[in-house]
Amino acid sequence: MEISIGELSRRTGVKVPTIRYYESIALMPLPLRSDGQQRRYGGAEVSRLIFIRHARELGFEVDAIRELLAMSARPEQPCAEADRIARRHMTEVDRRISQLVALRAELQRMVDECGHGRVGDCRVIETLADHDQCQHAHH
Amino acid sequence: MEISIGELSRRTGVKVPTIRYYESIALMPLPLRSDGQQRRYGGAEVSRLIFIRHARELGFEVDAIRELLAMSARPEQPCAEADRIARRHMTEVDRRISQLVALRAELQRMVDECGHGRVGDCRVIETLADHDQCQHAHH
DNA sequence: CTTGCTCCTCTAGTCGCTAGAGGTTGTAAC
DNA sequence: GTTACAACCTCTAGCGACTAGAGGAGCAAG
Repeated sequence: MEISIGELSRRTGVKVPTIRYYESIALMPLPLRSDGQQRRYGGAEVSRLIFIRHARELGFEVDAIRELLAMSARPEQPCAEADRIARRHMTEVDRRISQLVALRAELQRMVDECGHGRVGDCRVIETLADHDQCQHAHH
Repeated sequence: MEISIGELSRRTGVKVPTIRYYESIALMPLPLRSDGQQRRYGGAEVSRLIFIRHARELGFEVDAIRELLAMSARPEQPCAEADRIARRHMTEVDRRISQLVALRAELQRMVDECGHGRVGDCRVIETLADHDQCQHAHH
């Protein structure tokens, strides 16, 4: 099986320039080339790129994906490391969720309190301007 | 009241280079200068920067903050616009929350099913590699 | 008047792409 | 066999929202 970069893109849902970008940062390996220097891929690349896309959708950073890919290449190793990466990531996700839930509540309040008055009375502005009235999540 | 950029930074929790960056993109106005060309700020700048920081923490983009600041400068206008911005943002926040909650569940599952064996049996790796088993949020 | 922190400007780097210019290859129809 | 045209190539630059560093000047305390 020899497919072009466009076909690889179609099969994985990763855009063509993004694939080339992944190659440039060595997240994807240097592919074979046709006589006319066009990239040619096989099944291994399809799998690898699906793995990458999936991990990116889950919010893993490229460095974390590199680690995960390195691990999957050595299946005899214990997987504690993969577990650690996933756990670290989950902690971060929890933090983001709680921040967003707090934010959501505040936006709701802002919209609720913004009757049909004028900006002078509008809580959207006030809520954001007032430092003391709204103490919430700091990073 | 005449304060330095460092003092402004301390009072607002916004880093010094970030304040200068905000000035460069005209989110903060050009400040007064000391004889030696150092920036000098007053109370208005403190309020404005707290407003900006707060809005950034809430996830508003700089352009949205610019809109909100423009509105607050014209308090005779109706606040329908501010309301519209807040609503638009809330929809986006809802979307992000539900994505993250789904992601959190999947990470939990990955970690749970990783039996601390070898990578070959690790669900973290498998889950990422398997295209069909995990069909979730696409942007 | 010297020490040493804060301030200045400027440039370049970060992350993860995305867009465009300007040229070449592959393929299908004629 | 040629022609048309999509898909490919490399290269550079841009996005948002900062962050880091170099190299120098200002300022307040002792």
